[in-house]
Amino acid sequence: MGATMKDLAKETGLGLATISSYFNGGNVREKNRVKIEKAIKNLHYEVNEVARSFKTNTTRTIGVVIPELNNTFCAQIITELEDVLRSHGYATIVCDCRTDETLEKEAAEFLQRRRVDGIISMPVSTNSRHLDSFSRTGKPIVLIDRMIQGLPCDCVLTDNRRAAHDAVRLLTGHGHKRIGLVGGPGSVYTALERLQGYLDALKEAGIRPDERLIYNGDYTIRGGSEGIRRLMQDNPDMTAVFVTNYEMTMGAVITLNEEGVRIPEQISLIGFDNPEFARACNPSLTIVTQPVREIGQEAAAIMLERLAEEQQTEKKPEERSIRRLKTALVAGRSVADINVCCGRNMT
Amino acid sequence: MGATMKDLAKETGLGLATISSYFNGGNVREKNRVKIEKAIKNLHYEVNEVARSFKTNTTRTIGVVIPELNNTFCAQIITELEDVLRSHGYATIVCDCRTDETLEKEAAEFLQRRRVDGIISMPVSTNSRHLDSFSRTGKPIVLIDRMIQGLPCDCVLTDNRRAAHDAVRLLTGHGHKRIGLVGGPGSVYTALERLQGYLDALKEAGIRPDERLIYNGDYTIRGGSEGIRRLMQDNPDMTAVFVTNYEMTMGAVITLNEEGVRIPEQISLIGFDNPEFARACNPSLTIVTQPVREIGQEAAAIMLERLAEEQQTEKKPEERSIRRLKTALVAGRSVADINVCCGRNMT
DNA sequence: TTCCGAAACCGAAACGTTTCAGTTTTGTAT
DNA sequence: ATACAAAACTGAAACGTTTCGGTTTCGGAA
Repeated sequence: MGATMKDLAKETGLGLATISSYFNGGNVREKNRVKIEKAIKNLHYEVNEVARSFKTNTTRTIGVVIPELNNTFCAQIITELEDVLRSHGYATIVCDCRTDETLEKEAAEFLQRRRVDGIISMPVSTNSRHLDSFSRTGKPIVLIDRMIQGLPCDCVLTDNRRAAHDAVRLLTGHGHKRIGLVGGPGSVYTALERLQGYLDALKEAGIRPDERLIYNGDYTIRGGSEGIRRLMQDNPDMTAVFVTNYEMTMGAVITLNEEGVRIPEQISLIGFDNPEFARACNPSLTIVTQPVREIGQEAAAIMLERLAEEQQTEKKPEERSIRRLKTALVAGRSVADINVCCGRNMT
Repeated sequence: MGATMKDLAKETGLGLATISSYFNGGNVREKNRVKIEKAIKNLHYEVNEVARSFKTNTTRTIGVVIPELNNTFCAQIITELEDVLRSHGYATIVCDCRTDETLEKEAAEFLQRRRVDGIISMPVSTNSRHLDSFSRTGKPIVLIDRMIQGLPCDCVLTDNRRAAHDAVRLLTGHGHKRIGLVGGPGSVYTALERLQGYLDALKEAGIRPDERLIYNGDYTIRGGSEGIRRLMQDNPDMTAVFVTNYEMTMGAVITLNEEGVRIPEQISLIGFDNPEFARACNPSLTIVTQPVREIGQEAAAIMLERLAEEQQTEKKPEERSIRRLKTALVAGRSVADINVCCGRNMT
């Protein structure tokens, strides 16, 4: 069916190399250029990118491995990534590994077999096993959101520790002492950072941390629901809570709603990530927001830069870069002063 | 660098064809099988999928074109698609066309050049221009959520008309007469269907439709905000409103919140799509939900089936199938009886 | 007109698989 | 032991592009 460059050559009477040169920005005499273009039209020729990839050993394809496409944070980042990459001619193969380390490793191998030119990964776990093999190919890897010890590659992170610190400081500043944390899985880099920021703020306020006030969730809606329920049950004296991602924030709000707990009169709450959701809540939520767009754009930009470097002869690979982006604390109406807070009467 | 099958052949003393046969499930004697496997280990051999694609003229890759990855409805569907497809060895290239017809066409061409084996599209507009060229290749196309007149291919849809009808009937059933509609763009298939369902319900209740009660939004948060604001301004007597996708529902809730309009005392509301969001709202929302997971799984299944068909010699291609999935109406607390509704005092 | 360097052109080889048509080996029945 | 069909194996050709040297053509200077 489809015409090939050979057909173009025959049709135009030109050599194969000339046709190729035409498609790769080489110099072609004007009259030949029009001849070629006419032939393309006639034969409905279309470049075969597969053959090209095969020959050049580059696929102009980037693999992206993420824990959950359903997670808006991830989805938004991918939106940006894909946008930037495609506008530079790169395709994006997305692999959702469902927060599963085994699937994550399989995804990386899958991408490697398909010879992607680079991998952008939001890693599920703290070790680098799933990327070791790919990293040996020398092709670039960019990590987003979470760092991995011992894997020397570029990272785009947000300053989670400071973000959590700022958030919890707002609570202590309002006089809260019994502050709950709905945190993430202990195995996740960002979760540890956010926990650390929480502890920083408590320390700063001279409050001794209490294990019973810390719940390790799983970054899902259900996890958030369960987390806040447990915290309230175990701590009748808790007056504020900090929830550390969007899905769990939503879960917490659902539970509070359904249990009829009033925000912020009975409990102050600071959430995470989704400013529109925060505004849609009643009362609106005070939240930490991350610069999602920038994360995606930055990661894509770094990836493209690395790929360009490789092209250049003997350009020494730059030092690995670690970009750490700033978060913001967006004020809503979900935080009240301690002496406005009238507490709860739970079972 | 990377070893090839030729290297394996040399290392094992076997023929190239035997190695190939090994990788393609052909019969190989046990002792040779172990020899090959040892060689794979030694040489760190890895199948070159690009070369394979080149030779076989199939990429085991599916292109997915959607209007907005940021739209949770889309993101959820893609999650399912990708899951099913990858578990069958297919890669998924996602193209977010930002609800732009030009970008949509470019995306389709991009995918065609890359020789994807099929395209799954949630089309932005009602004509088939962007898919005509691909469809000429004879490779399968599956449309999701929106149909296109004159493009004979499989579709997976939801019964939007009935869904809207049911929702609005709930409102008329509660005695509402002045019911607003925050609808989608006039160019979008689902939007028209939902509008039709709205009109059906009004007719059924003997209510004459009023242009001023119909707002054509753009399926974004901002559009929903603007829509409800306009409707309230233009219709002081409006007592209920039906919002026809998740993003606009969120936008509407934000505006109602920020304007201090109470749901359902001042206005009854029925939203769309995201049951978790509906529960997180205060009061919880009554909404129409679509079977997102099924849509994705169904679309992927149909695609895989078509691809399998092609393999088989002379298997007559089945009739195009149009699957229409059922929606559900999930009750919340955002709809009140007309005589509970005390109306608004707007400027 | 002649000459020259530069620009444009050219064919052939190569990339790593699959597949074809043919050859050898195997196991079994005689 | 022999014959035979089936199973297992084989090398070579082919897929559509890029790239390497080498050849032709061009346009301007002398």
